[in-house]
Amino acid sequence: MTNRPYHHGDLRVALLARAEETLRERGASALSLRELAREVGVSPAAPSRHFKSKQALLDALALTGFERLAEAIAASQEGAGEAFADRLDAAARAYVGFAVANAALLDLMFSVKHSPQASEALGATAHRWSDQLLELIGDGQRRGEVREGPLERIALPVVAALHGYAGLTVSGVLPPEVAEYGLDDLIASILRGCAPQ
Amino acid sequence: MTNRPYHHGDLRVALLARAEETLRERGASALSLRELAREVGVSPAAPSRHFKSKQALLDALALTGFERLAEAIAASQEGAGEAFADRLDAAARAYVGFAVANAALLDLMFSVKHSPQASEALGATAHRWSDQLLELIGDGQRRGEVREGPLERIALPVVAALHGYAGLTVSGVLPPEVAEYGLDDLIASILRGCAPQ
DNA sequence: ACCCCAATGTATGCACTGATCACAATGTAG
DNA sequence: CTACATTGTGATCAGTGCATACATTGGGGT
Repeated sequence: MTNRPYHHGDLRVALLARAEETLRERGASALSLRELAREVGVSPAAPSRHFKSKQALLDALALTGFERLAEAIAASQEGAGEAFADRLDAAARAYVGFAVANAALLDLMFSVKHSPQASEALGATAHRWSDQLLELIGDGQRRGEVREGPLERIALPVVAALHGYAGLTVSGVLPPEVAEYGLDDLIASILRGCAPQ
Repeated sequence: MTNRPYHHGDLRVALLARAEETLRERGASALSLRELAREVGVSPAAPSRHFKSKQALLDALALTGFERLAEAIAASQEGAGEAFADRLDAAARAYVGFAVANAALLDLMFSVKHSPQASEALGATAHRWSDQLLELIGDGQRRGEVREGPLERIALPVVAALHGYAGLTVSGVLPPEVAEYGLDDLIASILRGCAPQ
């Protein structure tokens, strides 16, 4: 029938790639395993070999999201200056940039639903992300540009502010034009919030 | 057959009530119009008279969520002191309290998907909520306890921080025990962020 | 007081989905 | 080269959202 080989080669990554495309174009609710299989050119039951359930597919998607987010933030620190303000600025823009560029994916990443086992691997990767922020702030402390105190307690308001701003823009509460200068204000506010007393 | 009257009386509110219960107990993804109809004791097609689509039901749910959130925040201001710090503290606890008590609903309220027309009424109600925060901050300015400047630009970082913190706790990123003292730190940070220079 | 009609609920059917099963094709380790 | 684990197939099942045609109800206009 089909001249396609019986074995796809790397169905898993193909599914993930296509899924992310659909996710970006038509949102998470429009994601269907069967349609995915169709688009990749494979039988309806084939995806189940790689993702035992639809939720598993979504979890995997979220995980790649966290990985790429971590990469984006790490990359942002490359060209940034040494001052805490500069590095925070770069990280914040990387985070919000990722958020608006991957709105539906971000929704998935921080969705309430997590299979108990998936949340293990997922939580680990999520931590890797927050650790970047922690390190950033720790550096700021050592440079004397961030108030003293337990790292987590200083960091929490920072990531809350970033996360919230990203969420607001993504969910469309913030008009697009506000999202621009709004970020400047946010960063300034965060800096004041964790400046040495 | 059934001794139930042909007309339910107020199917719409019954559906919304049951839907919210299911939402709270089993999450948004477990919401099914048919099951809802079954539970309320009505034919599968009946709900369509009140909600032309499932998304419409979700929108209505989100809208009631915003209304109740606004009420909760308004109520929080009743017993609060006059100082800006007190009122912000009360509002923040009301917001986060609502968030953890209605996790799935909050997810819905700020979900990316909005039918173009629903987002009108929904956006209006959402604005009513943010207006409360704006007013709160405006009062603070008049009392000289909040830095001067355009209201929106002062307020944005504040709601971002609150919204982000709520989102983090709801999505389980924050361990429950952290969520307690974390809020204190957050409020303190916000206060520093918008204190007069 | 009546009747008509808009509102509301019902019955049925369609296309689709996610999940599971037995089975077929494939490549690889021994 | 053969046993076997991996991966893809095909069919089936329960369940879903939605649309359409029909039934029941109650209130407003005459």
